[in-house]
Amino acid sequence: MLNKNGIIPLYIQLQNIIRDDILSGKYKQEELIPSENVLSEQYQITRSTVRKAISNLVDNGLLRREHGKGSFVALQKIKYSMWNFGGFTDFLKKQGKIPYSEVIEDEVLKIGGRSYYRMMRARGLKEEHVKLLTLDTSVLPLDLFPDLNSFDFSKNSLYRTLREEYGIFPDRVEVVVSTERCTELTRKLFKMKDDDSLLKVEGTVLSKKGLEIERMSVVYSPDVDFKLITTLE
Amino acid sequence: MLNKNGIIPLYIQLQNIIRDDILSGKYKQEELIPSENVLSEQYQITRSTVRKAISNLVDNGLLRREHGKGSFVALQKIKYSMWNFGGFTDFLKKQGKIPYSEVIEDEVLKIGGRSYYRMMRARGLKEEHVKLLTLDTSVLPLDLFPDLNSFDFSKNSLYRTLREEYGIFPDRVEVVVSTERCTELTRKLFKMKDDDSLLKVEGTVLSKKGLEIERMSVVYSPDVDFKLITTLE
DNA sequence: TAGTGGTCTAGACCACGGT
DNA sequence: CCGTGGTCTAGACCACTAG
Repeated sequence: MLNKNGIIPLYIQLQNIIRDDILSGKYKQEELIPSENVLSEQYQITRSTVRKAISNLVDNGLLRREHGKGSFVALQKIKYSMWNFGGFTDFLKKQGKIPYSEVIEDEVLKIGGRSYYRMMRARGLKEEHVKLLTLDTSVLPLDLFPDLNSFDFSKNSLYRTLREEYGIFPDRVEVVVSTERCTELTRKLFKMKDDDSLLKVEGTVLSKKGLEIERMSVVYSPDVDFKLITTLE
Repeated sequence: MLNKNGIIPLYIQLQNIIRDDILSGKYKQEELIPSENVLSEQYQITRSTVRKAISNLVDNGLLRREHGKGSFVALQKIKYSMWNFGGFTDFLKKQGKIPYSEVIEDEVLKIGGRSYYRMMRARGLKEEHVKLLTLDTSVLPLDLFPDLNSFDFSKNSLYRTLREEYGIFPDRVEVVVSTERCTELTRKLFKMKDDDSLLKVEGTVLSKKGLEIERMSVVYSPDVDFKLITTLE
């Protein structure tokens, strides 16, 4: 139900309810949601308010209106800023896949008096077999993340740990994209036959305040579609 | 004035009037437009209808609302997240370089009854010699941009033309990044010695509303650092 | 024909910003 | 304080879709 005296606008409350029902799977893809009149009756608010809630969800791409028919749960387009930056695990889980991660190397190292945790992981997803998709190296400053090296990142999501244990949120990345010839390791990991070039992304992950959270380098399997959505501000 | 009995919704009519006043310069950047109450009185329609018109213009990035103050004409920011997407010419000029562009092929083609203008350009900068940096192909729908094929894009900036002649502003890109073996053409253009792989970016340029403005494909010279800055959602 | 979303009216009260 | 945009109500008529 809605809180009519609260500070949160009614259309926002309704919007969140419908959004959660979509994301939780209560309304399935391409399913019809209740009509504006029904919702207006059900929640005891006017149709205008219902429309405002639905309009926002349409703008967000969660719903689609069809005149004379109703409002449908829209097909979920795959949206993410970049493969693997800012949350590989979360991204795959949202797609309903089972993420797989294997720590190949890790160490604590000192550069200029500062301690860093360096970790190389092969990552991918597990279906019948494990399918590896990226080889990535992360370097994180230990003064920002004390005891980070005590987590097992073949089991834990790096970004979830940063959020939940350290309260630090990655905000943006600055990277350079290039091509790289495959090596023995990558050929083995990705089961490559040809001597193809691979896509490589190197750069820095920053917090909202511009704090350097992580330096990383990711080499992508030829099977990965490196998709990218970005605004031109 | 508005046509109250016409087929075009009142909020669309008002929206177009205000849009034209902004683009024609009657309202200047950062200027306050008349308040919702004033517009409602002036055009003899309710405030809701005025709000709908203004909301759409806010969504299009032409206006900005400020609670308690009013609605302002928004500054048209120009920033570039990516090499070449959304304005190669402007980007290079800002760097103090002289852009160079050469149209290699262009044609008008029909796909599914719709007409498109297709253009392949080699682009780069001119110092002592011309240095080519990218080979790119653009496909634009001619119903959105009538007579676009009559411009000479070795001299004119494509994106400036879209903005100034057609009033359409690119907002974001959705692309796939991949690697591609060099061809005869690219080896010649970029004066490559080795048989390296090149970086290729293919995708769509969209307006704020999600309108598809352009399909493009860009192949980068090995001398280009493909830098990328993007926010995580 | 019944139900849906699309548009529009004529009000109301509120929170915010500047005087 | 007044004017601004933000939210909300309670209606109305229309155009579209489907049985």
